Amino acid sequence: MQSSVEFNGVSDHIHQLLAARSAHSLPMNLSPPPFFTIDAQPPDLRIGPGNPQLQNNPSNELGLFRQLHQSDPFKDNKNADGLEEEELMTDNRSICEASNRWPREETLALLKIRSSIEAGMGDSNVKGPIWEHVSRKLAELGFNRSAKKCKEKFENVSKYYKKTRDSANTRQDGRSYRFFNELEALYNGGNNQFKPVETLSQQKTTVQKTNGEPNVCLNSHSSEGTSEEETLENPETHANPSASDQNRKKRKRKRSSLELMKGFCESMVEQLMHHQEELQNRLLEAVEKRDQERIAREGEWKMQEMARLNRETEIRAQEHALASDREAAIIEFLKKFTENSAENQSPTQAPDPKPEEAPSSANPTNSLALPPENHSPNPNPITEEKSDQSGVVNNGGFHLKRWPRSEVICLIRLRSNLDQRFNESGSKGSLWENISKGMAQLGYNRSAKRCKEKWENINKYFRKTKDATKSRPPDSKTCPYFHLLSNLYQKKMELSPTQKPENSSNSTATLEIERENEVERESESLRDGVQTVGERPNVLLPSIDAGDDRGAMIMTHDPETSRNLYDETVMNGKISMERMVKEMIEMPHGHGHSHQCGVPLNMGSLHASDAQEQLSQSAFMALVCKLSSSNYNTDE
DNA sequence: ATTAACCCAGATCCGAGATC
DNA sequence: GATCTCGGATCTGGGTTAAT
Repeated sequence: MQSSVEFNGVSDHIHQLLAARSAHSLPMNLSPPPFFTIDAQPPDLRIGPGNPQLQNNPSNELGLFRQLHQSDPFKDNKNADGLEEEELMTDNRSICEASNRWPREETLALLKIRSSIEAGMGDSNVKGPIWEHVSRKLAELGFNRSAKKCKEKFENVSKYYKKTRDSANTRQDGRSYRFFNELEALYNGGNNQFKPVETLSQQKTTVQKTNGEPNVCLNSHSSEGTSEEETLENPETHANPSASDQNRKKRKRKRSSLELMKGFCESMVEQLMHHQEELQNRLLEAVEKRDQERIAREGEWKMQEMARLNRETEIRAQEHALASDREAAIIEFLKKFTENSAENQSPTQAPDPKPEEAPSSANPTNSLALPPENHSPNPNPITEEKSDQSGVVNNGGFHLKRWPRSEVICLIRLRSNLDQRFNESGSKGSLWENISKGMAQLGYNRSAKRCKEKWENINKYFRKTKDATKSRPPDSKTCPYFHLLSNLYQKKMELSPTQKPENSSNSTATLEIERENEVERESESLRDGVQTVGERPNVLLPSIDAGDDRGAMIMTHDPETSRNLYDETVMNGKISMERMVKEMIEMPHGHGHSHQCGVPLNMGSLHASDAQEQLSQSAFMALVCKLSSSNYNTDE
């Protein structure tokens, strides 16, 4: 009792410190002072596989707490605990990153961050930015995980939590799952707020276990003091008057030793307090310093972003001007060209312009006058997406949610070409990255994830419509990619080992015929696509070379796709404008190229002398098709 | 046992175009 | 202009598989 009075002020102070730790208000670093050399093992504060305490003691959240309150734990631990811990943690992090596995503290940090924004998530339909936020928060804690990974991890952990929770008949009751408490707090918490895993008392216990030498010491001394007092006040000590002197001396010695002990403990507590205050001050300084650094970094980053955006704007403007010049030149040339052709024409040979073609033949400039965005100098066909109001800025350019038809077809072809590799075991991420790159080369800026999602969605819809509309009309628009996907699945069926016995009976000729039919079906599919657009019945509809990967650049008179062709061929520099015009003039008259290149039927006999009325937009685009195709052949 | 990655189905929201 | 329909995007939950 007396000791508690004597040490009352001190213990209160210590308890305040401990309470502060328990409440996570400050990351107190209670590394034991050197004079506390009690039998109890000092806690191993290392974080990582080398720390059995951390691994085996589920309540040891010290590492997490430190990380949660330090924007750069790996940096600060250097100050707090020295280089060794920093190296260990860095090693651990690198190991975890290399193996993609989430260490415990990282998972806990994820759960905490996720739960801290749980309240805000309920109002939001779009969860993507939230996971971006979580990813950023984790990055602030030193964990580099993408938003997708965070989301996936959270889903997996939640899944496993629910599984273990609901499985009552398992050997374990689910509570042994190491994130059970956190997830239970997350799911059952009244205010959706992540509760600290431990109760206050548990935390105190934990802290005492972890840094508990002061308390152990005090308690030890306290009990010791109490026993001393009990001894002093023990009436039995007065029972023997003969030993009174001895007892008096003993009491005196004990009192003096008690005084010494008291002074010793007070000095120890003073040292402890001083040490803690020093550590706390250092920590506060470090936090302030880090905040300032962070603000400075953010400012710098903002400046860099602004500069980058400005640069991109300038580059775009330059490209725009350049392409405008180019277009003006070619339009001028075509004007001259058509004027010359008209002069060479006999008036009796001039066909009556069809009403619908009159505008284009009368004014070839107009015929080429695609909408401004179609003539955008941006070599990236994404420019066509600018027309979409829902576009969002992506990588400095406009990117929209909706996939243009041509883009989807490119995706299908790219994906189909890699189908065999997709059938192999192993990660498909790199394949989607390749597809994304391939799309990028074709001018479509889509991430691997987007490609994958799109692929999944079109397949989903394909299957849905396939099953739902067995008697599907040939011109149905319900699944615009029906034929392409149908062919792909048919190929799969043919290549499938289970199907091979059936197919093995097929002769080579039969297979060839099927292959031809396949190509024909693909042509039909494209034709369907064009016909649904519904223009120009006089145009030979395009075919695609099924064996050519670059057939992703579909040759069609679908205005949208034609624009892509235009952008692909001219703007991407696949052919020069000069060459295109040259080829246009020297274009053969026969039909040989017509089918291959999608030249209009009535352009099959195109000649400089009678090209005027035929020089419509479709003809122009067909020429681009032809030129791009021949350019490919040249490249090959 | 645990986890990351993959896959799928269903629900929902939103935008665009068609229809009234 | 209001309403309806359709297609696309997104989210969510659950299952599976292979690796650890």
